[in-house]
Amino acid sequence: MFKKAKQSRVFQDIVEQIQDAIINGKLEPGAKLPAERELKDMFNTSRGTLREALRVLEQKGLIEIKLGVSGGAIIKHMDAEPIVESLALLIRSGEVSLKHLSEFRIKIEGSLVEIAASRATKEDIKELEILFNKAKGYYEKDDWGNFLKTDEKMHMYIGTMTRNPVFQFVQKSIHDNIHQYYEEYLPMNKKRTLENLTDFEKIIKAMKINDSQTASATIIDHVKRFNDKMQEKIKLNTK
Amino acid sequence: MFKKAKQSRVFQDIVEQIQDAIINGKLEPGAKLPAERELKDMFNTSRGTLREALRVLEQKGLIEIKLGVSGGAIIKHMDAEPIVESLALLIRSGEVSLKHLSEFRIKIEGSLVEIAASRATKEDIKELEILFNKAKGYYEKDDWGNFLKTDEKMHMYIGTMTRNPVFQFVQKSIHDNIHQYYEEYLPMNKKRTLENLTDFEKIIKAMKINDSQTASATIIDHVKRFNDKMQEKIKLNTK
DNA sequence: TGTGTAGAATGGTTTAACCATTATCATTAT
DNA sequence: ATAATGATAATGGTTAAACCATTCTACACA
Repeated sequence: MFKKAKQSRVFQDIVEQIQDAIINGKLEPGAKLPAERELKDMFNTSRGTLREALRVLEQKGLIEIKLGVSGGAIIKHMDAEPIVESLALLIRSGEVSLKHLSEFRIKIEGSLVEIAASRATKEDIKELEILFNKAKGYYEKDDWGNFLKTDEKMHMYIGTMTRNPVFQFVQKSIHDNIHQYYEEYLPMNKKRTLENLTDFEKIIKAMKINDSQTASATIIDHVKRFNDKMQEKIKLNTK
Repeated sequence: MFKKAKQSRVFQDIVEQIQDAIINGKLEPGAKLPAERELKDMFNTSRGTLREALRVLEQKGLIEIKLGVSGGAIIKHMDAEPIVESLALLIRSGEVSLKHLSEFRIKIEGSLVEIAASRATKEDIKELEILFNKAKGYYEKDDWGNFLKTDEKMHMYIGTMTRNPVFQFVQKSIHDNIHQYYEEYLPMNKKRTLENLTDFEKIIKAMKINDSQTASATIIDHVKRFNDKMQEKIKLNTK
């Protein structure tokens, strides 16, 4: 019948007030909060309590704190970073394995490419081709590290093409967290790298004619091959 | 060439030490940290600084703090709550709209049901049928609120059936956040509610014979219909 | 004109005290 | 004996005042 009376903590009230001001646009990204010693008076509290509130806001990714004179709390642009970090925690704790993450990635990236292909503009294609040629260059120079980075950039750019921030956030969360496995488990392999390049060529070609089915099917193969490589390596390592 | 020298804050060091202990399993869920006045001595710091560290850990969803004697910081089970909250922030700030969320949900839930169907056990089917009959009961009693709750439970249970925590976390994040729109934008409609029930009947039947394609296609229709209803209502409201 | 240094503003930390909440245990009334 | 009542102590929550560390700014000086 009744809701449990929420127990009030002063710092929580401060967090909510500042958070609401940010959400309502009263505080825009880039704006600077007053100094701690001023804020403490505005909220009629102590500096310690105020600082606990700032810690929470910082952890939520809403503010960033700089040191020194003219330092202070600055309103940040909201992004996927807190989600990336939370997911990283779940992975590190063993609740989520590479297998889980890969299975999810295959599904999500298939959908994502399908949408991206259906919304691709000429500028998008041009951007993808620039990235593709960069990747090709790194492939020819056997620069595995930069090849991987560019490959990832293509994946992220396809996320942008969906024009849907949810897909972009999820794409970033997955890639940031799967990236840690790359160096350890993804050995350079010229033949397979070429296959990956060919995949992207196919995807771009499909996007040009809005063939979202082919684009989607190709990326799914692409991601599967990537993950299979890693899984193989993991099995070898644990044998 | 160099990484920016991270500036050290005492409370960050405390956060990392405790977080690592949790991740490594040295501190298991349910365990209680020593009292603040003891911890402060163990870390050789002040209570204020220690409390800032506890605020961060609390915000990360790693600990829960209870009041009074025999209170203190208790290690929590990790769950999707921090992700749910971060996504909620992105939605409330307007970075993510209902349309964005729905588009994502349709894709993810299609994949999720496909996997769930391929892994369904007899016990899973039984559990779904129990929920289905509950929903049917609420439908017949015109209990719209409980019907929605049960509908959501079915969606969440299908997430469990994937045996993949990533899908479960995402499913929870989406549903918790889309739920706030239900009351406002989902009017009771006997005919359409029946359609939804029929959908679940089809899905369960398909799962029984491991027909993941039909199950997936059906849930996609189901979710689309749900969202279309809401979108219609939103359009009417904003006219 | 450039360079270095002193000052001041700001966040980071410490200390010590008091307040508020709650489990526990002793006291008391029935 | 048992149940209500109240005192006690442990714990988190808050406050205050001081000092430290970092960094921007302005001024003096070469």
